[in-house]
Amino acid sequence: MGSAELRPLNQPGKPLPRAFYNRDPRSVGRDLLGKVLVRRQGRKLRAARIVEIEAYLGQGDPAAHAACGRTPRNAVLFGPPGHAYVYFIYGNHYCLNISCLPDGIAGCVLVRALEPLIGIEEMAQERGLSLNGIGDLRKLTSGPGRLAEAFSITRERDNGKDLTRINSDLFVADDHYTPSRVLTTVRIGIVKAASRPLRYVIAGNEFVSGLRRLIA
DNA sequence: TACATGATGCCCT
DNA sequence: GGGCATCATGTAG
Repeated sequence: MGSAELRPLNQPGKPLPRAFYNRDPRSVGRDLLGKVLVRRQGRKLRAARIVEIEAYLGQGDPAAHAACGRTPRNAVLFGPPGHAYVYFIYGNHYCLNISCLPDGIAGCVLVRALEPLIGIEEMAQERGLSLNGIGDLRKLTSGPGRLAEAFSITRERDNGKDLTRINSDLFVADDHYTPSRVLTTVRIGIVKAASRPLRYVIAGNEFVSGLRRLIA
């Protein structure tokens, strides 16, 4: 418990290499917990720790966007690993995924929740929120739609972006933080293949979404 | 060309 | 705890 404390992050670091993503989405998802999502915008920096991830396995996974094969929308999932797949859902929200596995094989992870570290004012501004306490901090990035808005992630701007490029304005870095304990649960908000244990969260982290659904 | 649906979040009770 | 906004996408016709 108590991992809600904000850890200092003195430098954004460099993007995780493509080899990190060139694996099974379950391994990638598990290993992304504790890593840091970074958005560079001119001199401004936004950074937040990944505390919740879901794996989507591609054509063998009925819940995955890639389940029915390649379409114009999901083409990124079939491309090389380490690229952003951003889609628009429910007429309101964007969600950030990162492609996994070699070129030609679909698979990805969905980033579901973050713990804000740097650029909190900018995130609040993007979310249209005024921060009046630590409780409000959760509203910034606790949920896939929320974190996308806080990081200004849109399909137009980010879909298909290579997150492993050294000068990418969106990437994931490693600041050598290791979660003390990780939980595996069922995925949230889906109907097909809803019982598969493919959601990974940092145990006790209060920025995790859907706290009621913890099973393990 | 029409229609059903969804990897969500917010606001109201 | 539940209803609803809101629209891109895919599939059927």
